Amino acid sequence: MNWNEERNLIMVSKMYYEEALTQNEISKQLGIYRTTITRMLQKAREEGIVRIEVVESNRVKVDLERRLKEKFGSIQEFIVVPVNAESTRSSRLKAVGNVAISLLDSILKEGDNVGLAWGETMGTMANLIERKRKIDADFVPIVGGPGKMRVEHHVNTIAYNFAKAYHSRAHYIDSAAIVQSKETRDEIMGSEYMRDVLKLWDKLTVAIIGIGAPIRSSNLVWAGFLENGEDQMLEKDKAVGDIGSRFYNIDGLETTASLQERTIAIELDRLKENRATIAVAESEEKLESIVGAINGGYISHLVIDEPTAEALIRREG
Amino acid sequence: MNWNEERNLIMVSKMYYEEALTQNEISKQLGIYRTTITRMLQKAREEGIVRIEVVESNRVKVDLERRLKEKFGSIQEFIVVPVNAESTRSSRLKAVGNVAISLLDSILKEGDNVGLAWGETMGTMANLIERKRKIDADFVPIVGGPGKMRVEHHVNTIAYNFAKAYHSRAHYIDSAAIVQSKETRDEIMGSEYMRDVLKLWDKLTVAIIGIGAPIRSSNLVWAGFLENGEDQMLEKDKAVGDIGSRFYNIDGLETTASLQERTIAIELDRLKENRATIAVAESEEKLESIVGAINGGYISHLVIDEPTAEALIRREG
DNA sequence: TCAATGTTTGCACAAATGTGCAAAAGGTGG
DNA sequence: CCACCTTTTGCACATTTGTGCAAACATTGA
Repeated sequence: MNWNEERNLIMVSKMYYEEALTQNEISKQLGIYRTTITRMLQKAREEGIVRIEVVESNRVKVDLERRLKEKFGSIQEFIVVPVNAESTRSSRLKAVGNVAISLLDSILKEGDNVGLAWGETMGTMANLIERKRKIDADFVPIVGGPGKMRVEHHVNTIAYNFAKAYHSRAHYIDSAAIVQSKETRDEIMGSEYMRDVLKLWDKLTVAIIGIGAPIRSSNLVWAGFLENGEDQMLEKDKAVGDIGSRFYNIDGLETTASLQERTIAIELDRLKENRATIAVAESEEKLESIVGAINGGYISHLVIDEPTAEALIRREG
Repeated sequence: MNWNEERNLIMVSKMYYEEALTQNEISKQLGIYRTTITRMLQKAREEGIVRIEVVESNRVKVDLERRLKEKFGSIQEFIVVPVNAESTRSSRLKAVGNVAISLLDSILKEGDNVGLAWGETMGTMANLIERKRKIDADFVPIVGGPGKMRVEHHVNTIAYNFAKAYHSRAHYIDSAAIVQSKETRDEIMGSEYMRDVLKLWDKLTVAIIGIGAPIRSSNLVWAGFLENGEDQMLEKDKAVGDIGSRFYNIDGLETTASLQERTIAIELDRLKENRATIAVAESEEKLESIVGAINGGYISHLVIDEPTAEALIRREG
């Protein structure tokens, strides 16, 4: 490219991109055929005379998201939340939670039935959610309460907070997540007071869930629920996590039959029918849990923090 | 703009500008109406998510050129040559000269008759010009030789060098620029050996000239030509420069009748008929000379160095 | 809760841009 | 100097992009 050509390319580029003249106007002003202007602009872009840059804001990590989407095709949308390295666990939870709330907000439609789980992440979100537009929707737990476990909010409170934000209806569940026996479960599931909830489970359109940490017998979180040796059983069955108290292995298959039959929670497969099932997770420790949930195909949207996203990318398979 | 919208704008912008998908393809892939994509891209540009920059290379100063063109509407094209501050006079001359050669090259057409002046700038160019494409053209001096003045090349040598570069014809002038008397001049102009040159002057299509420094009586360059008191006369007539030994004032009007009638050179007004008359100048000292030449309307293309260009912009009027 | 007001979407149409091809111009080497 | 090859130009046409308007939707305040 000689001196004179470069000059012309710069001039034409300025007229087109900075002064927003059309190629036709430029063509007339400079007495150059219009298609030549088209070609000059192409060349100017190739030569780097015109530089077009899409600014990846520090609030958004589109590139990572697209790589994740390529790796895990079953997920409709990944949302990676940037967090700064020195942030505390709680500030990360809040960051991820706020984004998940935004996402839910953009997905929610008139008439939706929204299923909610409980746990640390869901509790945080219930705290964060604020007044939203009024909408005609139903919020319902998809799993029984935490029983003796100490969590910030009962799943009914979570449903209440979400419903309140949208000036809509909350529904409550009057049962623990895991009960003593298959018989008790069957009885509760058949009871009058569960009918409303079950009906909503049937018509569920959206769900939002946290992803629990992997199960280890050293991890006593579930101790209150588990009976003689069930914690070892979970470990033996290679359970990697749970969604609404339903445990699954790395392939996403529900596991540990003795627990299954005592659990009061929506069927995992039912989540696949939803228009959207949003999962939220915020730490690398949950990597295996997350992968299991993805492999099960239960979730459509996954909101995670940046380091976890990078760990997911690095992970084999 | 909320979090989710920013995300979408970034994603769409990347698809459009980095992956070169059409708005239609993006629309289908994301399930967003196409016109919405158009509007998103507009917004992304406004918001600075997409940044488009035209790189002003350090070889080209288009902005300055456009401002000059606005200020001096009679000039078809300004060419500003960047020079670095510590460069020597000679290196600046070369820089400007090379660009002027490029410009001439892009202007020259088959069958052109090219008029040449002499002087320091023209001499430098004659030294710099190298083998070019073959062209059917005639190169001819538009002014007599420098007489006793010490210059690097006689105008005939300049014509020779230009013609040689283009594998074309040079024509020579057998006269000094300023002769003793009106009578001598008339005789020479009527002579057989000038006929060829005069015929070419008549058919001239392009000329290339240097612009001389302003005239001052302290400046003895012209001493060899000037007779009793003519130097004071020039000063009294407010001559600011010359083109091919024809002196003009700041308004571009030819001046000092006693010199005019002894000068063997093309008429200044004749230059206006050319398809292009390229003037080359390289120092701020020549500012007034340059302005006079512009005001006279004699030149269509002006090649100058950057500091001189800036001085021209700053100059009043 | 409802009316009023501002924003966004979908659409038909208008304008702008891009492309393949043939012809012309430019450049190269014997 | 000429014949060959490469690059550039002009053009018709296809594709892509932009816009005004009306309808739908969301938001606000009483």
